[in-house]
Amino acid sequence: MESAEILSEHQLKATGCRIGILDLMIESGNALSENEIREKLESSFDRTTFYRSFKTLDEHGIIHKIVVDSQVVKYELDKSITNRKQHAHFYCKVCDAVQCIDVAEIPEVVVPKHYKIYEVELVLKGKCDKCSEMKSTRVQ
Amino acid sequence: MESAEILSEHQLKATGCRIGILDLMIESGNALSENEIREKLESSFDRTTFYRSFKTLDEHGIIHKIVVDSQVVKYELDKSITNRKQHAHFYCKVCDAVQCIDVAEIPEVVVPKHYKIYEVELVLKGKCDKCSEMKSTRVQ
DNA sequence: TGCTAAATGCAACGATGTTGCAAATATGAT
DNA sequence: ATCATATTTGCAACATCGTTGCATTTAGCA
Repeated sequence: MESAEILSEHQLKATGCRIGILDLMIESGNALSENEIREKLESSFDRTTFYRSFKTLDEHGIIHKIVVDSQVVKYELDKSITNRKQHAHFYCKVCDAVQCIDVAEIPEVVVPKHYKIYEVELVLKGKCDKCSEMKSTRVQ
Repeated sequence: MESAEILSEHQLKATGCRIGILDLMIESGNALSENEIREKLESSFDRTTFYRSFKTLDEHGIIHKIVVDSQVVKYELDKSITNRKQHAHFYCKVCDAVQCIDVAEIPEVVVPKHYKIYEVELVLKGKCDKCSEMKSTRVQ
């Protein structure tokens, strides 16, 4: 699906920043940080604009915010666009990359009465294959 | 178990800040943010000192950092001290509180070869019972 | 009591994220 | 194609989180 199409389906204006973000995400297939997106995008936008775009896209369920650490936040496309199943996120503490990991099932969590769950996030933190090879690298 | 005892077991100096953090955590039984801890503690310490204490305690496995959002970070005592089982964390988007929720099981996640997992964090985001009562409150 | 390694306070800094307001722009109606 | 307008953007300023370097203080041991 094309970026402009996704936006119009949600009655959102097809602005340069939104198109750029979505194009990049579709192309990359990975969760990306604001920083990574800003660096890779040819056209430049103010940081404020990026954050507002993320918020809008998130509110419409087009993208999701993945918080792996207080200073490590990534965004990824919704499953409906990528055709992925429910999955966990693996965060490599060495190279900072976030990867989607298929899981048999995200457990059904029973919360006390009157509690409402809007999001369930399963984050795995460790060392990816490439960084595991480099024996010397220490993880906090 | 007493704070000083916990620290000495790990060969850590019993400093005012560390004692204060642990005492407060043991007493409260809840995950607390740096801000909450600083406000509740009678003696005052520099923010740097808190962050350095958290880091040290975390590295020794005495406490754990729970990141629910980029600007919402809490710390909680290790299970070995609280005698709790493995659990998920419920984050109320309205009142910002973090609660431990028992889960049947955190799923065994199969990661690709050579990947190493150090931490598994299951975070549920929603509205707690008290905040659910207040119908008017909107969640982003 | 005194030594010393470790912990603290302070100042400065970097990154993430937000808000208010004026200028620019996407889009639907003409 | 042009216009009107609600929306989006850029800029400046700000808040919070978290880190680093360095001088001072302190916990714990001899």
